[in-house]
Amino acid sequence: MLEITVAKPYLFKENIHGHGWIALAPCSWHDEPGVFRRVERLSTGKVVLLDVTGAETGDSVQLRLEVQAVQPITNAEKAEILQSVRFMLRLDEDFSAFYALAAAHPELWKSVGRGRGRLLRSPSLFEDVVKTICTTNTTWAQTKQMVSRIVNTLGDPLPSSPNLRAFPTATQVAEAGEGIFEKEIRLGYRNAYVLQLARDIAEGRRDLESLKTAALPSKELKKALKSIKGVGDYAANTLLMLLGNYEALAIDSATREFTTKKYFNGTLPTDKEIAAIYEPFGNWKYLAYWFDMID
DNA sequence: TTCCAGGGGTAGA
DNA sequence: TCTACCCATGGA
Repeated sequence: MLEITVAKPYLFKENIHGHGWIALAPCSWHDEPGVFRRVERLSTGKVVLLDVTGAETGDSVQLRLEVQAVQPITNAEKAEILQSVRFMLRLDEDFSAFYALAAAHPELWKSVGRGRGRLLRSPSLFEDVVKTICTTNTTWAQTKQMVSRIVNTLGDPLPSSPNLRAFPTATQVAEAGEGIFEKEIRLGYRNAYVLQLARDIAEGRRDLESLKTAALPSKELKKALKSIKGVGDYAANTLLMLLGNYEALAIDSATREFTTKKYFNGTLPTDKEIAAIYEPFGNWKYLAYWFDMID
């Protein structure tokens, strides 16, 4: 059992469900008592089942991490798990400025200031790029199916329960090849994008994970993300959000539908007109829009 | 059948 | 920078 103390304001369940990522394998949520579950492949190759629960205390929330593994977990593996959980749940991001903004705009956001905004992400950027590509030009139902097939076809199984699998590494994806993608995984034309990214990483032509800690201006970061085939403006801005940069909106069909109804009296606006709505929110535009839509 | 979904690549202007 | 056109897949 590992523990993490999180200072309030922090809403565990609401943050886990902040956007759709919780519905994508190998993550899941289980009510009663409220468990964030994930199958994780550690860098040592060991596959573990991770159950995270959150308990209210006085002025903090206590996260409890239960790790199920066949073999004992080493101290280094415990440290890796703690680091991954902190990253997935964004426990080291400072939201105080966003909460101050929310307090000044109660007409837009009702519950943000109580500790929302820490949208779930994956431990690796590779996983989040693949998942983001699987959200483009398709329905959410198909996105879930595509990601599920990637995990169940290529991911390492949990030894104690082989039907549960981890997200595959770039090397595992690269070694799969076109045939498996066309016959089993079926991402359509996205097959080639995911395979090329995986091969570029596996063969050392692209260091994707370094972008998580690169001190790049957001313009440069976006350029680096858009150099991935299959990542355009929408996907790049989604990935910037996942990296903790909320300066830009990821405008998609859902954004257009929502803003058309709320701000443009039923007439479809241009992307520039949509961006102008959230321009006043500076570095928090993405979250400003997101919680305008869902809060 | 046809359209299109939490778009993006490419060619041509 | 902007615009057609094309793209695999599967549900409506």
